[in-house]
Amino acid sequence: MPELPEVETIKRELSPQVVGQSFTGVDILDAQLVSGISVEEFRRKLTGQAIQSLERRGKYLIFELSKGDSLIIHLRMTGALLLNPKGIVRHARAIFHLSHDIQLVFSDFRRLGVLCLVEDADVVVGKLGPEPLSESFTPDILARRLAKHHIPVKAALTDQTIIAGVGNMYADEALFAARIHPLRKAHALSVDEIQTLYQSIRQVLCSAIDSKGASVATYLRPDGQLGMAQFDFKIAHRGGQPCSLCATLIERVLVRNRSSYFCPRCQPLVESSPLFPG
DNA sequence: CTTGGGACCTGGCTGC
DNA sequence: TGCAGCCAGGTCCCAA
Repeated sequence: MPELPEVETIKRELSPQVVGQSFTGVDILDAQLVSGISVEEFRRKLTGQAIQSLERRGKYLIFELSKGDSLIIHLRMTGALLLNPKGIVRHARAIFHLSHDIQLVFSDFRRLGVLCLVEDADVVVGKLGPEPLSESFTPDILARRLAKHHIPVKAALTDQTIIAGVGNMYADEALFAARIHPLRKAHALSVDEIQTLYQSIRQVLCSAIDSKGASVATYLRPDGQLGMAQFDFKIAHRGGQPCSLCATLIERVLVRNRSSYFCPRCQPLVESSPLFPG
C-alpha cells in the first residue's frame, strides 16, 4: 500500500527516467481513472507537454508540466507505475507514451487510484498537513496539530490534513515505536510522548525509504522490483504474533474501521499522568 | 464544526 | 467442491 515511503521511492526512481521527456500520447483504458475532466480533454491537454519536474506531496505524485499544468497521480491502495514493462501488465488502467519510446504504465487492480490534470496543484494538495520529513516540521508543530483533535491518535496520524503521507502501516509502526496505544486521544498525549512520537514517525519513514518501501500487497517499484521495508515491520500486519520486545501476543483493534495492530503490554491504554498532579 | 461510520474497489483467504 | 463472508485501507461522502 503506497504511503509516503513508497511514493517517495517511486518519485526518486522515476525522476531520472522521465524528467525532460514529453508526453506523446496516452491510452486511458479505464475512464473512471480520470477525475474532473473528460478522457478526451485529459488526453488533449496532456499530449505535447514536457515533464519539468516530478514532486511528491503526501501520498500524491505531481508531474510539473511545461505549460504550467500539473499531472497528479494518487495510487491509493494498489496502484503502481511501471516503466517500460516487459510483456502484458495485468490490471493496466492507463499507458503514458513519452518521447524516446518510453512507456509508463499505470496498473491498479482495485481501481481506486486517481489521475487528474489541473492548472493549480493546490486545488488537490492544498489541504494537506505538513510533510513529516521536512526540516520545518517540529515536535511543537506536531503537538499543536494533535492538540486540536479529540480523536484516537491513530486516526489523527492517518488524517492527511493533520500530517501528510502517513498511512495505516506506518502509523502503527510509529505508535509501537513510541509505546503509545492507538486509541489514546490525540489531544491528551504528554509533551514527552509527542516528542517520542515525533522521532518515531521520522525514524520509521526514513528507514522505510532506505528499504525502498514496503511490498506488503501489490506495491512495486517502477522497474518491477519489490521494496524491502516490510521485513522491518515490528507490529503492522502481525496480529497474533509475539511482540518482538516482550513476547506478548500482538492484538488488532478497529480504529475508524481500519485495522490497528498493537502490543497490549508495550502500548497500554492509560492516559498519561498530568504534569502537575493535584 | 467535529467525529464516526459506510461506500467504493477486487481478489485472496477462511470456514462451513 | 462451492460459496458466503471477511479482510486489506486511502479517501470521499453523509449523518449525528
